[in-house]
Amino acid sequence: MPAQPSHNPPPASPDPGPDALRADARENRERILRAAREAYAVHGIDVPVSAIARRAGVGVATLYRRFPTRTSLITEAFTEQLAECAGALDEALEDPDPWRGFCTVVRKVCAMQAADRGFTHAFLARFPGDTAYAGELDRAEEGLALLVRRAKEAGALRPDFDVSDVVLALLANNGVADGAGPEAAAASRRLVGYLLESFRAGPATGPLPPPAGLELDRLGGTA
Amino acid sequence: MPAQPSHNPPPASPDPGPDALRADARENRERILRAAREAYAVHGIDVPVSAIARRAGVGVATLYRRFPTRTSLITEAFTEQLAECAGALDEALEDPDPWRGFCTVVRKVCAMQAADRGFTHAFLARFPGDTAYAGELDRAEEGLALLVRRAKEAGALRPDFDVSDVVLALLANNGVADGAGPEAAAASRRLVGYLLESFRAGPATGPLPPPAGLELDRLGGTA
DNA sequence: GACTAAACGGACGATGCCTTCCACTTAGCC
DNA sequence: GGCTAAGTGGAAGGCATCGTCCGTTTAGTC
Repeated sequence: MPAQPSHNPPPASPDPGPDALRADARENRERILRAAREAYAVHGIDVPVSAIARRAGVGVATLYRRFPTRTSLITEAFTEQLAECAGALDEALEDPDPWRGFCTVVRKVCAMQAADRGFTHAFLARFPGDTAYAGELDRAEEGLALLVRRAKEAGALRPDFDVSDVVLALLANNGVADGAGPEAAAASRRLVGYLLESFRAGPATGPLPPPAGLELDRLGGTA
Repeated sequence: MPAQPSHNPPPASPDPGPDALRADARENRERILRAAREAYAVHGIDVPVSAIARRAGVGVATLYRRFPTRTSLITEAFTEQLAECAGALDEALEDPDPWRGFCTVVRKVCAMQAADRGFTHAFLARFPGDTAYAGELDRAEEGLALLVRRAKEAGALRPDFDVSDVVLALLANNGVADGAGPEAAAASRRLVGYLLESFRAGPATGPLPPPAGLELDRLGGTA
């Protein structure tokens, strides 16, 4: 739906928004974002801007016209996944069984981290000045606190669990996702299995995900 | 003990060894290594070579005369800590209680990772071609397997534990050490507490280390 | 079909890093 | 004290990356 002619004032100069773009530009913008997501997922956020431009079939200038800085491209590329995380949390809050909700959200976010190396990095590298991102985080923190409180009250989450232990789990999972290479997914599942088991109040309830078969000499993630 | 005069042939041209150096060169070598360890511990292994040279009070050429490449400096700088890890494992193997030995070595290595950001990175970035390093790893893997087997036989380690779970724990701890900033030490202790608890066969035996108080918006480690 | 503003791409400058080179200095020995 | 080889520091080369500039192309409209 195009904006009605000359009724609403033109948007502020920075970021005309995807809708106001010419058709070809809009398409290119999408191509760039897709290329960025793919490249970041495989190689992490250290991929050069020029490589993404090449992958998208455009020149660097085109890329920089849409995304004035490298960081803006990164945040934009991961907005979708961040929203998915937030959605997972909302779902968890709606689950009548808070413990199940808790497990689900932890599993989901950790699986996303393990599947997409770039998301892991983007998620961890906070971007100062990105207010949308910061607001999202605040909301997430609130929701988490609520979920944790409920799970404790239900007697399923150990009483000495702290909200910050969720961050702890994410950081730990990040390390595994980053270092386990092709086994990242399996390794992450195994770790989350261990962690959820020790987060739970009372004895274990089910079997652990299978071991990832990591070896000491395959530790190198970035090497 | 200096080599006996002119009996054994001079060592191969690469690396004359610290002993054969002139006094001032030997001192500078030590200064460089010390500066490297300090810088790496605080900032990780991404510190530029020039910064280390400056910190050591020498020129870059001096540094490169001793350590022909950046990587050689890094491996050399962390040889000591690697040996410490190996020593911890040996001690653990001598402990009559294999579970206690297991816990000790995991705690020790994880604490080292948390205390020294550079060590973490160096430990994970395997260096192809460094045979000494590779041999060390092989030995470690053997020792670990033995320790794990004994701890299982003693009934203290859960039967479905896999040797690769040690690597899993190290990777996880690495993520925490890397991302938790100033709280790294506390966060690492907390994580290791959780993990050891879920590694143990049977119920928990003691209190958990205190929470690290991490917040979502302080996740950024490298940013 | 022609016009205009938006969009495009590749070349370019700037920066930061690893590594090498070379003219000068100094420790260790006679 | 003087000699020599080892040692030294800073400057320069080479490479990769971020971000910009400008002449050319193209979408959208009359």
